[in-house]
Amino acid sequence: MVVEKEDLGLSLSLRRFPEEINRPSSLLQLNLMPPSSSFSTSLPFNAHKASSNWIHNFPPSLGGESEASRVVAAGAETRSLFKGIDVNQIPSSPTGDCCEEEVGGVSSPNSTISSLSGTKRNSSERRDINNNDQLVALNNNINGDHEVEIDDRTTSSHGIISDEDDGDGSRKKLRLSKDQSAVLEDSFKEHNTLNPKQKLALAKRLGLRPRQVEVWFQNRRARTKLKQTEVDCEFLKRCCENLTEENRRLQKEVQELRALKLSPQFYMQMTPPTTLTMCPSCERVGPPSSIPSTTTIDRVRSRQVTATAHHRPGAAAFDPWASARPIITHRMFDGLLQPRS
DNA sequence: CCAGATGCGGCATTACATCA
DNA sequence: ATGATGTAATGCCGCATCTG
Repeated sequence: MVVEKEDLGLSLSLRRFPEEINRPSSLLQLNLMPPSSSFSTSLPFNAHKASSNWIHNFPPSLGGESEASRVVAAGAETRSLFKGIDVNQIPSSPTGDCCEEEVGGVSSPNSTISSLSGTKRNSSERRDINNNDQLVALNNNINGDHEVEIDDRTTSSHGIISDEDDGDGSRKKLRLSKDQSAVLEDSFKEHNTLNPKQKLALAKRLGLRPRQVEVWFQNRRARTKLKQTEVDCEFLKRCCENLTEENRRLQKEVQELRALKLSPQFYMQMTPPTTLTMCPSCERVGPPSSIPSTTTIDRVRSRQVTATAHHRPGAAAFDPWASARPIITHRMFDGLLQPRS
């Protein structure tokens, strides 16, 4: 697998904790988001529509012209694998027929058409039919001239459908070659869903069944989402830790205050505020915020300030989410804020 | 307008290949 | 040999769209 885990296309920026928060370099950034702005693993979207806007641009340029290709870290390395692959050239079938014309005439080795009783088929069976697995036969026959370099050590197990894979009903797992994975990965970076034409073209290019391409994209989306979920969980975990810490601190403070309350000197030591300020919003009165807060008692005074300071811009009220909130959370809603094109 | 068919993606799960 | 891991593949479901 040429694609590393870190190359899943997700992005994350996690702020570190309060002691580091003021340092500009304290942003912990993980690149876990796909470059496509229309993509959000946290938000379901109509992939039919989402994929339709690149139909005219498909196949994605593998020569480095596309914007998305430039931004991916592994792009250069990946693209180098595609030398000699003419994405616009459809491999010619031995029969010279177009794939669409093949659809009706050739049966898929894995197709269950012949076993159907005429009642409603399950989705997989429908896909086998609808996704033109009949093209498989075509692709099976073009192994000799497909353009992706195949590791000859395991050619039959690298996604190229060979005759021995057919018909026995066994669930042979085909390992995609590095080049095939790279091409799929690059396509995924362009868009994470495929329309039928794109799927067919990609399948034909790679010598795979359309169903295999479809499954690869499905699994790839699942991996991306899983990665995003892990990121979200990490974020929530940090929030929980912050809240726990704040709760512990407040509990301790309450204990201190209760202990002081028992002492009559507590009230004697409290100096009345010289000036009172009133919040224009809630009209609460509080002491001036310039009082230095070092002791617990001082914090008692200043807490009133904090309680009213939330109405003033720049108020430093406690925000348990702030120190753990990754920038990713903003991007998670990009799909809601940006109209889909 | 409506019911059924179709096509697709999401999701959970299985099964297999690979590796330490 | 074996368990862990990664991932291709399967089955089912929901939703949107098409069609008669």
